[in-house]
Amino acid sequence: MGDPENERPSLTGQAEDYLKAIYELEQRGAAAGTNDIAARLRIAPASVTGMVQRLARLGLVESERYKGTRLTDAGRVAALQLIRRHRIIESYLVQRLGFGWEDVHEEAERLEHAASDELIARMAESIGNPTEDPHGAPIPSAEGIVDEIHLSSIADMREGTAATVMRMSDRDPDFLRYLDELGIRPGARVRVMARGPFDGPITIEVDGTSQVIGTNSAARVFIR
Amino acid sequence: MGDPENERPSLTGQAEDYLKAIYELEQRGAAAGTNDIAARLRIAPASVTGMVQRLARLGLVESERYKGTRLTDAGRVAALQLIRRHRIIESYLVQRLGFGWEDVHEEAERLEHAASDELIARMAESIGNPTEDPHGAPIPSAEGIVDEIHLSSIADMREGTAATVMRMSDRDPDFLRYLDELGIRPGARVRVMARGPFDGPITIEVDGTSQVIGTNSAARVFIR
DNA sequence: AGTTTAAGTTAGGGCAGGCTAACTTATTGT
DNA sequence: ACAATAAGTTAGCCTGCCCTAACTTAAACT
Repeated sequence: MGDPENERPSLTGQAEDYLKAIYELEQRGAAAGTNDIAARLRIAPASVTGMVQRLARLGLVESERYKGTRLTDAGRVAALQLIRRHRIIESYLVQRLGFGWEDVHEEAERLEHAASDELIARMAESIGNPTEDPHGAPIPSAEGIVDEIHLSSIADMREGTAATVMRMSDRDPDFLRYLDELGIRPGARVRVMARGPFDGPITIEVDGTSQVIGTNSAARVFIR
Repeated sequence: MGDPENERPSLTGQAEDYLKAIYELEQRGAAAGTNDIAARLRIAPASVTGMVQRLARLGLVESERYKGTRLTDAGRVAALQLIRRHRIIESYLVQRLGFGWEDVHEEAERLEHAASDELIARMAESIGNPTEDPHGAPIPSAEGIVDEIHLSSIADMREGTAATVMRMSDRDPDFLRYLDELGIRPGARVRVMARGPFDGPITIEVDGTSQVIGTNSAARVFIR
């Protein structure tokens, strides 16, 4: 009675974080560069080289000297299972424990390495097996399958067009608080009223009130 | 708004586990011996010596060569705060996520190091700030205060006497499953019908049915 | 008292995972 | 084409935390 192996295999929490970082960087198209991985994990580039070699030995990534690192299929599944845990935890914290959507990322970042599959399954069930987290990110299946559709951002919209907010990064609580004050959350309707010249600020209408945001911010809010 | 220091201080998860182990061993009266700590954490005694020295440098324990280790006040508070997290997590998992009381120990063992104070506070509130965990153990306050009353066990009862089950160890799932089948849980009423000679088995009545248990098992169920 | 045994410690080593400094390779700009 | 710059790697080091083997100290039993 009871699986003798209900612990996750022997990946350390750190190794998992590398896989997640590489996955997210790869989403932007190219192989993940050593410096990019280092910046994302806030460690020195020299430290990355060693871990990438270890992950390569484990068959989780393929790395070409001076060319970047990509996940293997096995590595991608491991990364997506971690991301699944992260997003379910975020969703659960918001829905069942009253956390604000801006505060859950950091908590999930720690819990995702400690939670068993059993716990994740129960949390997911408790909130009705959602398909997206509070920031609009899709939740991979337990098998590590997800379809990440690539969305355009408010910065890509033309004057006069309208769209529905679908998703934003969960990583910066201050930015999320700012968006929240503006009424920008998944599901909100935005219309671009005016765009400044060159990289000028963008005037948008949300909830009937008009707001001005910078292009940088606009580029971090994804719409459809 | 929001404390800039909402992470716990720099104790590693391992160091926390040592403090907890020492606390629990000290509950039995004497200072914690190196071998006892090693057995509890399932590591070699030689490994304990080093960590105990580190904890002593941090002012969390006092250790006399060849004489054992005791927590300082600071160490005891840290241990009790960890124990609080453990017991609240156990309670929450049982009450809100449908875990069996026999399965929560291991899960809590990992989550206790990852959960923030904020999360613990919200979990506690969600289940009504309980004062005991599912195994009858008292839950320390956030400040690290608890009163551990010392209870006698079924093994101490005389023939013919009755008592209420108050508490049992949470560490062995199989033992807890066994107790559960017998109907022995906190709050249950037991009566000792007969005791075998010497260390003989004990016949008890629970829920109107009669059961025979060994003295070893009986000594691990605490009553009042 | 002296020897056996148990308990604890030291020495030396390993792996994970970080760091800085110095070097190599690739890319880019003129 | 080739120097300047950016990116990546290597070397060497450190800390945490575990290990085994060998030694020391304390306790216990004649």
